[in-house]
Amino acid sequence: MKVTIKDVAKKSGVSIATVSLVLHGNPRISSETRKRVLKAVEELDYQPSMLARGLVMRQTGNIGFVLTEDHFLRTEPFYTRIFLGTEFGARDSNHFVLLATIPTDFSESDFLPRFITQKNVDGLIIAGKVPDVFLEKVSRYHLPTVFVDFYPAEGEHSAILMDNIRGGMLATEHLIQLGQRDIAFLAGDMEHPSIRERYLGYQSALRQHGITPNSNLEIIDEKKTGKESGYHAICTLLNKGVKFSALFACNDAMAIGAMECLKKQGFKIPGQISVVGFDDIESDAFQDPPLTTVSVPKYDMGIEAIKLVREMIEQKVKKNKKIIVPVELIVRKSTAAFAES
Amino acid sequence: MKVTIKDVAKKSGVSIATVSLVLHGNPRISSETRKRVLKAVEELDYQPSMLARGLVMRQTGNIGFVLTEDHFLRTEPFYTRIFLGTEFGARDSNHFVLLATIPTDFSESDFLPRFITQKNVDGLIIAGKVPDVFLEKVSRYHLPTVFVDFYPAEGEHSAILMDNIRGGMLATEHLIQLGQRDIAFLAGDMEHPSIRERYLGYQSALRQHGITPNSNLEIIDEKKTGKESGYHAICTLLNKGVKFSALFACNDAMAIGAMECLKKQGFKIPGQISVVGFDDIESDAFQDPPLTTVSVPKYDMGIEAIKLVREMIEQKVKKNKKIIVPVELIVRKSTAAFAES
DNA sequence: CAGCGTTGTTAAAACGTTTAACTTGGGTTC
DNA sequence: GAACCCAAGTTAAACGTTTTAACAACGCTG
Repeated sequence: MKVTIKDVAKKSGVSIATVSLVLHGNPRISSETRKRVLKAVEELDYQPSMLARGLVMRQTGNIGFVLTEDHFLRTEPFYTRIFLGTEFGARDSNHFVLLATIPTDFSESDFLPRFITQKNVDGLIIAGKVPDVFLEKVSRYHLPTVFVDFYPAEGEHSAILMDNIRGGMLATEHLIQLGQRDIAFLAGDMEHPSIRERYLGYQSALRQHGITPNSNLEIIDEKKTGKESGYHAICTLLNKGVKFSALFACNDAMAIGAMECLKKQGFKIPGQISVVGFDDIESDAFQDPPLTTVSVPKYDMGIEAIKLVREMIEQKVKKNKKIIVPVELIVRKSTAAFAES
Repeated sequence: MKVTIKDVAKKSGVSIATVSLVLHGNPRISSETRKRVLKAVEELDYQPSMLARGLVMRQTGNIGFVLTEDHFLRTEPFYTRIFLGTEFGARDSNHFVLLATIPTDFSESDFLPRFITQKNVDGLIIAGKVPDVFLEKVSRYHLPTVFVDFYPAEGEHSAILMDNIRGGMLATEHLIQLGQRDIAFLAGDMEHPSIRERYLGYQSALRQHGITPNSNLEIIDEKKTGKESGYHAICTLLNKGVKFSALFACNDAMAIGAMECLKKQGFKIPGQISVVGFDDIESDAFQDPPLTTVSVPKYDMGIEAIKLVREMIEQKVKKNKKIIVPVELIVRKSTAAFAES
């Protein structure tokens, strides 16, 4: 049989209320009593029942983590790491994180995750882009919600975002400091806020260093942002015949695609062309050469998300706080000082 | 305020006991009353509190899903899909699945997932290989446990496994039916039960069709099972100078590595050499040519795991049932009829 | 018409907590 | 020495369910 607060009370010769108060650090309990109770707790390995506690506190102790199926099943464990961060962050607040996926094309007729409809969570973390109709449906439940790596088009929300602009600047500045001046930019899906921001960072770094952005060096009309798009984009650039010695791709996948093409065309990386990506995906380190990139603290984003949603739950105040987590330049072997060719 | 059973009782003019009985399908309630109550439930959108229910039923309604960090962060979403299956399977039993990872090198000093120590789950699903010391520690909590894609060395357990032997046979038979006779086998990490079983399936299919296994065609001493190992293994085979026109690799990663090498060496696939893999990983379909493989029903394994752990929870009987889920041959473009060269 | 079954419903206890309100036994203060 | 305060602890209600035992009402039997 499970050991309850009663067992602890009996063993330490006090009432269950006292045990509870001790466990909540109430100062009204004398230190001898406190010690006695704590000893009993220890010896019996007493674990308070989340159920009973939740019942009286009107809290479930759970936090829901929602993302689309596509994002969850992505081969690159981006959101997976964010989730791991929330798991870790939830430890000290004694929350549990319930993970649920929704169909990527969530529609009016789809059901919300059960933990939402059954009110089995105190708050919600929504990671990555989700359909508007999902947001509309979920908003009816008035749950404290934090968005991660996504910000809805409508309304004010709390969110954990990464510093894309600064990341774009870091990457570009790194190249500039290496003496590069003709720095190309490769992107796809410019609708995506993150990518637009990286682009902004790129441009602003150029300007800050007295380099006028040259639209001939910007290939930004790819539809997608995968390896193939990178491959294709760099082809377009090469065909233009415009001179460049460095390259900043809006993400690692495109950077890797571009490198493949460049290598095939006989360019030396980083000898003739330096390449920087963005995201710091798993396979970067195994590229040839290993890819210089901007790293996103996925794990930390998860931790921050939990912190924020907890704040929202506790204070019951809709804070609508935006947290921008810093990114970091990871210099590997795909960038080198400019060399006259 | 949350709508409770009291609200339903008031609205339908009965006691809360009656509402509860209706909700549990108790036959002693007249059908008029039943209808009235159900209508009220509907209109108020009443959702029973899991907390209150759990408290009196001494169940948490949660099932824990444990896997190592490595397995969770793998780029190939194998366990991720299994998890998704459990999520789905848990829907109709109204359970929630709590996901936790443990360090891949879990040691005595590491903590167990909180939901175990806090007794916040009714049962456990352990996916993939986990360290013995973890098993030893977790066994102290006497939770109904189901293993998925892993079976501990010691003791009797309930588990969901895939039919590796049959998979090996299917792959090999497919090649035989294409007229292939000299079928090589590539493997690494023969310690792993799954891989040994696939090997067994390969041999037994050969024998069944009157082909004597030729150990010169078996490259099974690779350490690992990744792409590089496949690449390396096929090199070894080619260097031997032994004749073969088909190839069964113990998994897709190795198959893909082998294909890369073969293509580089100028072999036509499937023209000169047919290749079959195992696992049906995401990227198979995007290979050139798309890889024929043995598909594992990951999603179903998750569903079966939930079913089994539920059985164990309900009947409180330690059943130690093993369920072998069937695998399926997926024919793509990497295999073709034998052609004299 | 007393007693018995049936049928449908309810009262109440129980689950394990938290916490507001209360008790108890000293001091202080004037 | 009455009035008050304080410290340390306890009582009891509440949270929202499930479930058992009890009960009322009714028709049936002998």
